[in-house]
Amino acid sequence: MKREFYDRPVLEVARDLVGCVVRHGDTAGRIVETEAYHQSEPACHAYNGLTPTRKVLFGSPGLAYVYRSYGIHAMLNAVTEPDGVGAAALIRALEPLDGLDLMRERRGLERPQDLCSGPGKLTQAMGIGLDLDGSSLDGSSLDGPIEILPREGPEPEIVVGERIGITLAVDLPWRFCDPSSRCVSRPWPPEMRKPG
DNA sequence: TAAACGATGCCCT
DNA sequence: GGGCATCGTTTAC
Repeated sequence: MKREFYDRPVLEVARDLVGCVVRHGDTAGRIVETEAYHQSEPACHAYNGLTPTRKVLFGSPGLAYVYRSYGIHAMLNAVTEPDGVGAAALIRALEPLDGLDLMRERRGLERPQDLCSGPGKLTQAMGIGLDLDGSSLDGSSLDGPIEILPREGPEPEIVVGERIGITLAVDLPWRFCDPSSRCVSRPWPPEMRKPG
């Protein structure tokens, strides 16, 4: 999608990314879960200012911000908001569409719901590494290695909840997911579960 | 130079 | 649903 899609408030972009399709190489998947991060809140990497590894986060909307988590995993984010503002939407889970056998090979697992049901899982399944940090998602370059395509059909059902795996600003309801998918990293936010 | 800390995943109940 | 392995980056001496 074009730069204008990403040049908006990160909450809008994160929500609108649910249902869109990520394509890289021979693999593709439909986004079923995202989270928003913004420099105004302490869970965001941009909160404490700029460092070399976080530089892209402050860059142009439509760039891929890829960083290493827990020393091991690569996390894929879409940089949002105007140039200079540190904000990004984390892609947390995909429903595999294309290249499932390649994903199985990379992940060492068979079941479709185990291939991309987490932010570290999906980058491993699609072969997305730190070398793609700063690459373009807006389709402006033909050699752009990662492409995000608009969703087809009606807007998916979207539930909102608190973000996962953080210790700061835990109360912000900045997680968006499609509860009808079995590929979300957790079925749906606990507060959305029906009692009994 | 050393130590603490994760925007996690996996395996086990 | 809970505990722990894992290791690059950051931050503090």
